[in-house]
Amino acid sequence: MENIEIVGVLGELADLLEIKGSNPFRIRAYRNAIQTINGLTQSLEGMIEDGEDLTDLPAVGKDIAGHIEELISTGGLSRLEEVAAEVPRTLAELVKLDGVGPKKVKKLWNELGVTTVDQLEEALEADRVVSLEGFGAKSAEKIRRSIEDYRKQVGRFLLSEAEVLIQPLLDHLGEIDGLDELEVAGSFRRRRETVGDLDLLACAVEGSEEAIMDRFVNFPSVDRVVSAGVTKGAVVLRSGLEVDLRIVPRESWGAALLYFTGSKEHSVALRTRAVRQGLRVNEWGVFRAPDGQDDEESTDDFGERLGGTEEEEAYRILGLEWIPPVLRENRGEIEAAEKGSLPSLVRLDDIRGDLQMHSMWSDGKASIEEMALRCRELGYDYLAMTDHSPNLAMVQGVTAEKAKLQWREIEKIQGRLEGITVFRSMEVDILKDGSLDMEEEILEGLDLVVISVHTLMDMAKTEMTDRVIEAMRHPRADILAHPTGRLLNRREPFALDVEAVLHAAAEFDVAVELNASPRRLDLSDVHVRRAKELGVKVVISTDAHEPRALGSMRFGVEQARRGWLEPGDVLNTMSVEAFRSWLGRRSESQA
DNA sequence: GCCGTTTTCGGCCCGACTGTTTTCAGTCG
Repeated sequence: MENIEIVGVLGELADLLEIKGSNPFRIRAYRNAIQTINGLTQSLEGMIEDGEDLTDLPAVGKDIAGHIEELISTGGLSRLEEVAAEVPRTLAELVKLDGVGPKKVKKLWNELGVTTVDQLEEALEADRVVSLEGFGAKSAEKIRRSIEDYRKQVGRFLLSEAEVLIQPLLDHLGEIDGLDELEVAGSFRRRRETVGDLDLLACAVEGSEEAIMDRFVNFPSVDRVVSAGVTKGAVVLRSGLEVDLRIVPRESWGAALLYFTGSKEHSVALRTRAVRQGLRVNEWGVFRAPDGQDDEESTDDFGERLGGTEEEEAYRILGLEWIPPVLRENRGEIEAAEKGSLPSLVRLDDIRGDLQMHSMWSDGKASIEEMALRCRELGYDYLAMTDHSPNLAMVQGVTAEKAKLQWREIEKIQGRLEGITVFRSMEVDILKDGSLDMEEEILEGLDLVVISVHTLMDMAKTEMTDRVIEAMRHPRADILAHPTGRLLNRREPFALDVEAVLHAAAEFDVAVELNASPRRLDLSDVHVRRAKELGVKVVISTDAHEPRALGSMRFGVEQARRGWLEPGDVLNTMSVEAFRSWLGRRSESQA
């Protein structure tokens, strides 16, 4: 059983316990364990097979370890069955509606017998919700809208989409006086592959808060205003993207940025750590907790203010190095910052070449030369032209005959282009049995062989894993491209034992791709981190089908940074000479 | 349910806003 499935079951259990009204700390304990599992780079099933003690994991104790073992050995969880006998499982879905939490779900269920979103909608239409104690006309209307959004928005927004949607609002706000700083915090700043809503943080000259909030809610693309207080407001844009705005004073800028960048798990861990040091961290600053606050009115008094004007200062007071936002997931970065051992993350300008792209020889929109010129403009030293092999009929791939013609063209272009090396390559399909869709003679003649799955994506996991590993075993295979085949918000990754594939990559000295297309970002952050742990080289490639798409490299680099990669972990940070010698690695080791 | 420089019990992050209240519960991040 996959970690993600275990997380799903534990999450459902936590939701149901919450509706049931269990001890909130017990519920938090489940959520903490889920957070730990989400950050794991290995499978729990594998850890149990290796005889590891799951209670060594943070936030996993005897009970939850027992739940995990039961899930893996039986596929079910008796504790969930018990709770589900008391609380209908469909209620877990209702708490996902905006503005509806466990307490309201409980009330809707107890008083109206509502257990599903459909039933809630019926109850709303029959005006049975408005008359409930604690509900009113406004909350009924809000729930109605939430149901609409829930039905409309299947997935979250891609990071690249969110960038495009937020920029006009940033420009709109940027024109106002009294605005000192403006930054998008939250998962956007952490560069997560998708974002739910956007958290805008503004620093205002005192007295100008109202004007800023006013301009915010009057942005032309605002579809509706969710809330608008003095320092906090929220709107939904016509695109369906929700944007929250917080306005903070100058002296709180760093603390607020830290707090609203999150992740929630990172913030909680920081605060917990602060409490142990007798400190208190909130969005206003870092404070020395006042003594003897066991009685009444210490609530308004945070204690002596130590700082928080800048993020660096807040971290420093806590005894930590500044932690880049991409690492703030509570996956070991706080411990690393304490020891001064944060990774020196790879940067966009470390990238020396792009190793997957397409031209008009298959399904690309531009010529080889146009692609090469753009790569040179981007400052690269080399590129690999990786048109498709013929198995993908719809793209009119490159046959053995066409390959030789293409090599001749590359030679010609290379003759008149200085400052960039074009490697002969191909994105070769992995066929059903794990063989490669190209004649050996051609594979021998290529500088670089990229392999990937494009067909039969619904194979069972063991067959798919065997298929991919068989292909990696081929002595000409260099890079496994978009290993899980996922398309964000559109297609789930196909069933694949990524751990086994990464071990095979280490064994056969095959690199794995982090596809930089913002729709793919495949492998994911957690998987590339695992690759690094196993000593597997990662390649960040754009898979561009036109010159402009070569600019997506930055999304891949950001994802790599989220996976803790340093320049040395990334194959295409190598100089062209070093990369050539990597390409010859197998013949060298045989010699 | 988890955890421990407060160590096997008694804590566990915390402030803003809304709506329905008449002093505050619920939700969110």
